[in-house]
Amino acid sequence: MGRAPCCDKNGLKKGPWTPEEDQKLIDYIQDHGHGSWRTLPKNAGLQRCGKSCRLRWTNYLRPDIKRGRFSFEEEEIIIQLHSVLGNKWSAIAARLPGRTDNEIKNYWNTHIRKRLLRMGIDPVTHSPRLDLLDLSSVFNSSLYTHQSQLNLSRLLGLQQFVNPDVLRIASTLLSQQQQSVAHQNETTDLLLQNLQVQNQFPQQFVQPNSSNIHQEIQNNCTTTTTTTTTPTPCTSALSFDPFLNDQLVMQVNLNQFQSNHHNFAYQNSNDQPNIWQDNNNVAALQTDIAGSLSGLPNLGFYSSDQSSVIDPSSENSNFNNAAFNFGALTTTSVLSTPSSSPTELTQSCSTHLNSSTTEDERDSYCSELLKFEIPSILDVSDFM
DNA sequence: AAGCTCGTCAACCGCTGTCGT
DNA sequence: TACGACAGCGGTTGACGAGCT
Repeated sequence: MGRAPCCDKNGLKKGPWTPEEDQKLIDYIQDHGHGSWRTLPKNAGLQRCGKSCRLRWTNYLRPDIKRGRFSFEEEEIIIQLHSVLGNKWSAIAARLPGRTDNEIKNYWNTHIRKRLLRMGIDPVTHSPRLDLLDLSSVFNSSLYTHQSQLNLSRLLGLQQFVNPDVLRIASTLLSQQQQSVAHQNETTDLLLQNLQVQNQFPQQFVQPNSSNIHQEIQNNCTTTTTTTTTPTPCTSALSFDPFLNDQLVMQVNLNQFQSNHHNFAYQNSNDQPNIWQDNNNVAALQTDIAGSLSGLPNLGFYSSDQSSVIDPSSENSNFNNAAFNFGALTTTSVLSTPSSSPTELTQSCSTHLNSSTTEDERDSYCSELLKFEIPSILDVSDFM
């Protein structure tokens, strides 16, 4: 086990702070700065440990703390940053002036996380929950039934609820499996180079005093491309980000696509040749597929009932975007197009909902935008 | 009115990373 | 290099209040 609790010794006080204690701490820090937190309580005349003082100051007493409800804009930023950074609350807080990591963490766990779950979105991956729509296993089994030849008949079965264009892209990928192999790191490096183009991040995320977001992204993405089990925040994150250019989003998504199929491979086969291990099939096809995707007018999500396909001619283009994203993500959590980033979706929320919007209104409005049909053949009620 | 459940959030705990010796 | 001290982080807890039965 770790070291003993710091407050166990010397009869130091624990629990809620009194106004008197708060005032002592404020007065001391205003006069002397916090200096060493370890010596601060003694100097300030507080029966607290330094850790407790630091927490009280940084989470509650600091003068620059913004209190009150999170605005919708702040909420958007949190979601976007969380999709990039994961549970790095301090890193997220560094980009939300006046908000503390503790506050953001609490808000995430009590509001945003639940809302995403209600919408059927995995709050970890920011993708539609594949445990509800377990298309990946169907897709996977299709791929490995015939390793080098896509079982189109089975995939065609998916067309009931997945856009055929997405399947076509998958088929294209498979057909390229015999192409020459380059090293995976080349793909990763390309991705990271693009990620490090600072101008592609919104100014608000790149504050002078903040830590290096790009390094953090790099860390996350490196993890993403080298593990087979870790949730992969990068793709959804970047496709959420309206500030990334089209090519970058595509490259990131393709990287995820590549990563995801590694997962499939390791899940189902330890000894079969892995068609997805040819990492650079993906790299080699980036241009090709990007072109294919950009040519798609709309990759709507198809329900099992074709009559209930989300209407691409709807006046609400954001609805189209939502439809696309869920449609595309449903197969592999990837392959979103630049024009269909979920960020646009959230932005659309904010254009309709101002900061005083109630939570229910936010929830309701965004739920409508994010709503996607679960095919009736997939009864998910048992999972809910 | 009383008891219960649930949501919220301040505070704590244990761990990790960094720095100095 | 090894070690200890310290700051900081993320997960978890528990007190409290609101709402429901």
